[in-house]
Amino acid sequence: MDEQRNETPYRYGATLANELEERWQRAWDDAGAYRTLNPGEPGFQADRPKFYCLDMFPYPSGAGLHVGHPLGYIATDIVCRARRMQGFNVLHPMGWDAFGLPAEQYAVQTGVHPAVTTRKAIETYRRQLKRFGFCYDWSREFATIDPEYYRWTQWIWLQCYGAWYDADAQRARPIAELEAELEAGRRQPEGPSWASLDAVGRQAYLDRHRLAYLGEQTVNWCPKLGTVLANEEVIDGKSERGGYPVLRMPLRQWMFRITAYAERLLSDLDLVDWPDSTRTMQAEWIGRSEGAEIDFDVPGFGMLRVFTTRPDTLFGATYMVVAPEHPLVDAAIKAGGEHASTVREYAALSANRSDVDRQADSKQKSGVDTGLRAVNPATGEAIPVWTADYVLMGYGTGAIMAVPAHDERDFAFARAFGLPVRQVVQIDGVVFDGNAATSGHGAACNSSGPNCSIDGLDTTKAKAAVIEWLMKTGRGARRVNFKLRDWLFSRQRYWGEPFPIVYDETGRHHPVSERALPVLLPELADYKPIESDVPMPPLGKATDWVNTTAGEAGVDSSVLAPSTPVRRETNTMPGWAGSCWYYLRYCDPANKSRMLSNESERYWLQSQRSNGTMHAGGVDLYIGGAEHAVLHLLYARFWHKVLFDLGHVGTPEPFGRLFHQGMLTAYAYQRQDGSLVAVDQVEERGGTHHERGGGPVTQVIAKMSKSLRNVINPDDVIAEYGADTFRLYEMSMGPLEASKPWNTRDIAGVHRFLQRVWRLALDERTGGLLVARQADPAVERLLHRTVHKVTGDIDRLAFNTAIASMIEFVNAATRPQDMKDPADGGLTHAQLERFVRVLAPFAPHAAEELWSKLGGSGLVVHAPWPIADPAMLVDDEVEIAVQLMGKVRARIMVPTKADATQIESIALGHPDVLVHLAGKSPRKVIVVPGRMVNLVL
RNA sequence: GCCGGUGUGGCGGAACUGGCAGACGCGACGGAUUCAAAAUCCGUUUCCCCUUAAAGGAGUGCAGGUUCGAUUCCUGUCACCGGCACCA
Repeated sequence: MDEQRNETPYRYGATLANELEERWQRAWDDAGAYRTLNPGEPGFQADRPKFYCLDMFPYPSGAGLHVGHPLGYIATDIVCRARRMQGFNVLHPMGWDAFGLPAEQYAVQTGVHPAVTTRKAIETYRRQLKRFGFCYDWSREFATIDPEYYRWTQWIWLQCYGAWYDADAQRARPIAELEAELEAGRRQPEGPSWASLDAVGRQAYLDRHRLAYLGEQTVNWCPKLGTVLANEEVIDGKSERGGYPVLRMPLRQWMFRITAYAERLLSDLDLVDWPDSTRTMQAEWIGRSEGAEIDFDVPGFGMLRVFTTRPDTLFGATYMVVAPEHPLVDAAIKAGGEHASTVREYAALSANRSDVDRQADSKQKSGVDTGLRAVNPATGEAIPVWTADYVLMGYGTGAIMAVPAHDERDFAFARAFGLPVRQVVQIDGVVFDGNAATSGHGAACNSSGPNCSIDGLDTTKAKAAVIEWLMKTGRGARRVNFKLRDWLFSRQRYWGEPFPIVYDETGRHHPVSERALPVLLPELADYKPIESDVPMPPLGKATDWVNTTAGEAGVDSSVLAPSTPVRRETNTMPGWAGSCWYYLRYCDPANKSRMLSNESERYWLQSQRSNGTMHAGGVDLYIGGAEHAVLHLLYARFWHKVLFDLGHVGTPEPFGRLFHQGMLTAYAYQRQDGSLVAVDQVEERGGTHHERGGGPVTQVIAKMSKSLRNVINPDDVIAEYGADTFRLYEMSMGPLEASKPWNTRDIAGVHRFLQRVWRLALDERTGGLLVARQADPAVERLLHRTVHKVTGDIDRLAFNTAIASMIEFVNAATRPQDMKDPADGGLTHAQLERFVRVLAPFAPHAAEELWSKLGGSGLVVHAPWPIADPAMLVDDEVEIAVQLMGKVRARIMVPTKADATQIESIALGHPDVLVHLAGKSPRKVIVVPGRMVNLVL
């Protein structure tokens, strides 16, 4: 065996691959091969088109990279390499999302400071990523925990703090402009007049209108994590991370007015080239619904305002329901009466019930009568007002008019409590029998009253008629509602960006001046979250840091005198903050005076379409997991739009084209009873799988997990096959977007492909070039086809078929084993040079080695991309199928240019066709030139 | 429950606008090479029937439909995956 190996020291195997890969990685580093220049830098080529291609940056965990991470990174690497060879200026950066809960949890568990564990995890990730040979411009690398980065995260937050949303102009504007307009009387405040407000009242008014504002809200408090969580971080009443119970409690927290952007976040989804599924998910998350607000008179208690999407069913509203947190509930309790105590009990019970409990019995409705009566404006009837937790305080007005005949939830409630049901819509072909609600479009019925009549009108017209009547009588108006809630942005955790804000002794907040940024996260030995029923941020333990003066904290002296004692904000920003704008910083990562320069923003983010119109978003290709379809991608869009409104960026959207790579799964094995068996306990015998010392098991697909021992470490795979093989394997598994199972056995296939490429070009014994004397015409044609196919497949991100076509080519070009003189077969020098260049994006190290052996100029990385000759893509003759009644009965060779009649006559003359026709003549002949012929009898 | 996606050989998958189903890879089988093996190369490999071969039949989750022709379009249905889930 050793003897044999010595005979072929230049065979492409693990040792050779690892040696040459590491050698070329050093060479690329030394040459600065992937350094991207910015406009204005010496050597920048302004005439080239730009391509900004971004990976969702990883959150470095202690466990290191797993094989799922590189999937998307390999894909972007291939596209970037191809674009670079095609003459683009390519921006392809990488960095680290490093603040946030998991790092802190890990630190708490291990007792090592998160700054230490995070830096270490980053080192590991960087080392692992570099071993893949990715073409990142590492000079642009940063982590969200770098003070020079989070300085600008804080700066953006201050921009939001200093802005308000002008609903008339439909954009954010500096809050100073709102103040000036109120001051000048050009704008009237909601509520009391500006003149009647004192300084505190005016400040409070402005504070209420900021995009980043302090809001008292019912929040999701997770005692175990010691922090509040955003709604979307709570799943089934448990924390998304860790699965700990979450309580609801009122708390004053920093919020983002993302709801102001609901309409734009929804409609601008039309501008981006994103997967439909993701756009749909965002649209559903935003949850726009059109309807009306209607005021019901509750005698003695004022007006009760409800939101409904079905104002046409007003005549069918037989009772009202308000959320247990609704102010009317308090009013009813205060008013006393026979219902007061049961109402108080119910409200208290609901307040303590977690979302889990509420959802667990969502079919079993609960609620109590408040004893109040409301007047249905259409019928004039007095109807009862109930409170029930199936009505949510956070949506609409926290109150509904219940129409049990046409709403399943209302029907279930009415059923449970014996409330009346009245049909007011007749749906075509559906009989209303009083045993179930009928929802949908129909014609109004039983809907005539002294004030308003809509009987017979279809739902659309009936809605319009009711709204018109409501507006005329001042009882309501058209209204659009969104499910989207404002974004809770405070966390009671240590490992996050501090807010650049302080409180004076009266509790009023004041911003830290931009010049004083960043507000550094203080070193803290004890950063553990405080597990308690009341939120207590760990930063509160840094008493010297917290209690300071306005001057020390960096508050502008025009805002507060420098000696004023202040208390710093002890909450920190959530993990999402850093990832909301990192794609901007990559354009100009070293900028000391700006978040990024105007020139770099304009060059990298503003793209023109070929027709001259502006592209919606800056990043030309953004690849990452579908698990970020809503949160990260919605938050980043929101920040981007604020920055757009305030003139800091020039595109309405951050990510023009988005793509999700699929998930890598693994095989697992299942016993008869359905339980899973670890992979190393299973052996294959005669094509079936058996548990060691047990019965037969079936192969199933599962997530990779430690317990199943089917987790693959990419380092091991690279050690065994090299990075190029790893890259080819992950790209050949199937479509990038599909989730697919890892199968170590299959890696050999692409490894063998690289070995064949190697043997095609080099003598395995000497390492010398093997070059054909002359080009085989068929191989030359196939090479053009391969170049064409690979070029198109890279544009489509269809790397699996690109690789398949390269394999086909190499198989066709491979010399027969019995060929004595290698110059009789294989590829010519010029053919090898072209093939190596199309291979280069996929297997860059092997391609670079071959390129240098071929004596190509410079690095293959910078070589121009080969172009297929269109004339070589068509053959003189094509084989087409002849079908009789849809079944293939013969194959004929016809000239490519042959027209339908020529093909028909060739087909009808074919002996096999004549046999099947058996003397009959076809009734009809369909000819698709270049494809097939179908004869119909 | 609602929304979206996916179902193709033993396995991963291919098939661009309705036009030769199964490219390419794995595995399996056979052969060459070898003292032997590994590696490599060549060949076969959807299933069924018959088999020396030829020829035939069925076939893209299932049941229908449109069409000269359907993996592709339409209707219904089942399974799996993902998301949402009292949003009035």
